[in-house]
Amino acid sequence: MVTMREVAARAGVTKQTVSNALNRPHLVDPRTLERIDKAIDELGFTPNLLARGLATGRTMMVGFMLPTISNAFYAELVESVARQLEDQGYNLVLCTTGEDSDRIQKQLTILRRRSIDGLLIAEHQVAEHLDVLERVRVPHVFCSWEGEIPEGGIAVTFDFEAAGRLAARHLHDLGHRSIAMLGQLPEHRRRLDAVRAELVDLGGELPDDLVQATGGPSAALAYEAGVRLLQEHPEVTGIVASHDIAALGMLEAARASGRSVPDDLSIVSIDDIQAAHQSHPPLSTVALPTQAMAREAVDRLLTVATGGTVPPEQAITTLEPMLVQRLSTRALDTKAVDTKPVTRRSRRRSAG
Amino acid sequence: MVTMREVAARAGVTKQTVSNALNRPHLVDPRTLERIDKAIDELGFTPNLLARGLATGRTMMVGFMLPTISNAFYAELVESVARQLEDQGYNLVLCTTGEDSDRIQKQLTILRRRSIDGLLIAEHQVAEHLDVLERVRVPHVFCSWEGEIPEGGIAVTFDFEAAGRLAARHLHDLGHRSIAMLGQLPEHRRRLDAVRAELVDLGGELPDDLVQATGGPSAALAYEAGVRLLQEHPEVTGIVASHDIAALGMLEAARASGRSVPDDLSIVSIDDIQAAHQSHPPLSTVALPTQAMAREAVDRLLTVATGGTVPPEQAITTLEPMLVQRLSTRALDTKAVDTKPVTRRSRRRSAG
DNA sequence: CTGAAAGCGCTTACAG
DNA sequence: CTGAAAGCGCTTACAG
Repeated sequence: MVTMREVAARAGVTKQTVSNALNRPHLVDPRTLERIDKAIDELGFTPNLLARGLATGRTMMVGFMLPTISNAFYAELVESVARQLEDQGYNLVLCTTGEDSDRIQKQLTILRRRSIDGLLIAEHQVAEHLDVLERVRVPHVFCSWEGEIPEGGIAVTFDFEAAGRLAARHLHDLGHRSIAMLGQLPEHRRRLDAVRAELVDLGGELPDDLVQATGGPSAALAYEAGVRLLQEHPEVTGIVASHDIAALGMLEAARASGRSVPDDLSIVSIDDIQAAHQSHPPLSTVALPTQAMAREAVDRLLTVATGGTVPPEQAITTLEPMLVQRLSTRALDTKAVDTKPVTRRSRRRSAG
Repeated sequence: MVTMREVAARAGVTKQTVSNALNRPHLVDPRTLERIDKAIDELGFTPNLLARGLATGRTMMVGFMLPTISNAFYAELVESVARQLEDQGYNLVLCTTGEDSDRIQKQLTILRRRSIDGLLIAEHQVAEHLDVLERVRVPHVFCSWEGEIPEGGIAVTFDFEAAGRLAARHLHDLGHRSIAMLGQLPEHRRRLDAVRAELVDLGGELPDDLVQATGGPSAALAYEAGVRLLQEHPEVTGIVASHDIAALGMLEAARASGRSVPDDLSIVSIDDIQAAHQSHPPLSTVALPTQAMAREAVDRLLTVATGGTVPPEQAITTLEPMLVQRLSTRALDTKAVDTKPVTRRSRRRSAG
């Protein structure tokens, strides 16, 4: 690697002046600036970030700690964040934890040893170790945060309550009155509560036995829970899944149970991962704005990391979701007056 | 952050001795070693990796450059690699490229500026920029590499030919004689060629019109191609998809076309991502050993990165795939003699 | 406007 | 066995 020293030699100045040329060009004579620039080009010099980091305390690296990326929602979030950071000249150090407390612990200390500029956290377990972060003063923001926000913490979250309400209202608007919920509990309790609250507000209800916990994040578990649900409650015409992956499993459960979606069962969920519009039928879902999340989270983190302060009213940013209606939901037949009786045909259409 | 200097002060030695205690403990008196250890514990000292990196030239960071992680195969690979590196005390700098040549270029230079110890490459576009890597001598290994391996390069690949042959033979073994292929071309040409070669070896064939290109990596595109395929060639009873995501799309295409899998259409693919055993029916697929890939790739990279040499015969490591038979394939009815006539029932079973 | 000095926190020979 | 010296490649006051 070419060093500043070599550039200096070639330009006939000292390395300090080269450094100045790079960092405070207004302080250096235009003509020597020119010579330096020339030398830099000719040598292909580009400053070593390690050395700069050691000198300035800024490494231009941020960590992202989260349970896994083998989950489309997280994968897409991480990719957006990485992209965002890249634009700002930062790099992303990936820390998946598998929700293992020991790993979290170790990763936290190694991240600290690397002098990262900041840390994005989408891993709830980390709460136990928060004191470390505080003590060491590494700037951090909670990202896509669904739990309690620690005292004084900075967070960017989605409005999960609105998401749940939108999903519930959508089914209600379509005439559904027998609505169930399939979800990853307790992780998605907020979404569940919101669904129930909205149904109640609309004059309906969501009794406990119409809430099926999947027991995990996988589609397979959702499938099993879905089959059970339909067995125990064949009267159900609409289902809110607490996230897209569960909805995908539910879709299969409906098929296996001889129900066709959306003809005799409507399914709506929350997230809008890419797979949501690649299923058949494509999922109606409440889209969580991942891109905006990446943008805001990175923005907040970098302002703190660069010594700026986030005004209290911006400490918690809540991003609004949006209903995306696709083909997994439709108006309830018995109520739908001016809808042609579609059964087999609508399936075809939704599939093509 | 506590520094070595503070530890030294408390232990009543100089920082050099502390450094020795850490890096060559055999050179220091057992009693002072003890004092130093005590001081380290009391102060919670842990050496700054930036400074160490600058002094030694080793940063304990490696980059991973690949097109995207919004694709389960890559996401799972990255996570395995990160896990593997973590165990060795390394961190992973994630570089997704979107296959954009400009981004690749920029990322390559910034990675260099960070003095990463090595680079894992699963991004074919990078071939254009290889000279940079060579010139700057950053150790790199090609990972999950399906294309040409650059002269003198180190690579860990899957045996894609074996994968294609296993998939083809599986269908042939089950009695299928009218076999088609659905794939992401030209990316998966090797897999395609292998499928064809195997069928020919077995006395069959794979005419060009039975090969459908999906035109991209998404399930949605595979779905469309699949519908087309079944329309044009209703006689087909077995399909090899070039990767699981395509198979998932094909599964939907089969449903939309009124074919039930595996009763009147068998589908086998290649990859074995998590979603492969969560679909209904779960996919028969040729598993590419991702974990082993992560292990081997990291192993190779770290030996080169630490100054070791990889013997020529280990320059290219080929990992063998394995057929995992699940429920998306079955023996062809007309040929199956001792198989009970299963139609509706088998579907149920596979679903539950 | 430019350079000499000091320092970021570590490591690696080299004396003693 | 331990410490004084020099250095990794940069930056930031501070003189001149």
